[in-house]
Amino acid sequence: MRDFMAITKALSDPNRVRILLALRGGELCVCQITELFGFAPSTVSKHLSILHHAHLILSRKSERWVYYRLPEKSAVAVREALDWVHKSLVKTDEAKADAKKLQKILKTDLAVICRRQKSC
Amino acid sequence: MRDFMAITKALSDPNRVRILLALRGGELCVCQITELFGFAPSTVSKHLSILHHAHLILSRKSERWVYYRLPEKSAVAVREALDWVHKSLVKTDEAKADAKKLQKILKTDLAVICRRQKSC
DNA sequence: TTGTTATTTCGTCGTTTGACGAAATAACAT
DNA sequence: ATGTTATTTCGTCAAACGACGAAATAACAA
Repeated sequence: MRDFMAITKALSDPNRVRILLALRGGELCVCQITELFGFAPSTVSKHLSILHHAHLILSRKSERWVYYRLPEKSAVAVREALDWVHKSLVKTDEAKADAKKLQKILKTDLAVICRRQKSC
Repeated sequence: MRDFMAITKALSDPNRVRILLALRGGELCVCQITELFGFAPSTVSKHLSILHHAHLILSRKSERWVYYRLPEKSAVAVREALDWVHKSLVKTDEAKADAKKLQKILKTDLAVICRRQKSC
């Protein structure tokens, strides 16, 4: 029950759900997600930590960046939650808009994106 | 997305999830659920209205009571949510304890249960 | 009509949440 | 070593949440 509630709490914020959808295309680092949402890095970091705590995402550190991704293998409850999110929302306007914006972000060099965030 | 978030918000409170599990055994009226949880009737009513708003439960009025139940047919997102809740939690201690307590409540006459609540 | 009963709505109160910026941390570059 | 950079942690603040009791509502009984 505790684990299950960690998942439902994590899914109860739309921005965290958007993060899960964005990660469907492959892993992303914090600054890419920050760029996608336009929030402060600390805000995005908090959201990621809540998703991570619920085991809905995994992280790895490489060079200067921390990358987050959807788990390949996971507990049944987690996988079902992720499938449900995906199935329910891939076709929505919000998901499409995010996917489109993400395409542009992925074409830009990581270092450039990160540097941009300090100026705003 | 709006509909989906209504569902995840509804599921983000453990007591609302417990209500969904309790309804697996068949429809219940507000005072039976109130009895099961030990909350104020107004609190239970609010939880039910949130679940209802998310289309996770249906209601009908009969005689003096309002009965809530799980939907027989529903949108895909709703059904998958309910299946996921059930599959993830039926075997937990909380669900078993509630089911056991519910058995006793169901053996008691409805009018008796309702009257009991005023005295507390 | 009048009273009773089950449920809902409303206002309040303390707690949690989600946003932020500032400061701390950890890893790499010089 | 020292500075830079990406991320996290911490403290703050306004908004949302979950509990309650009191009052409103709707349906039935007398």
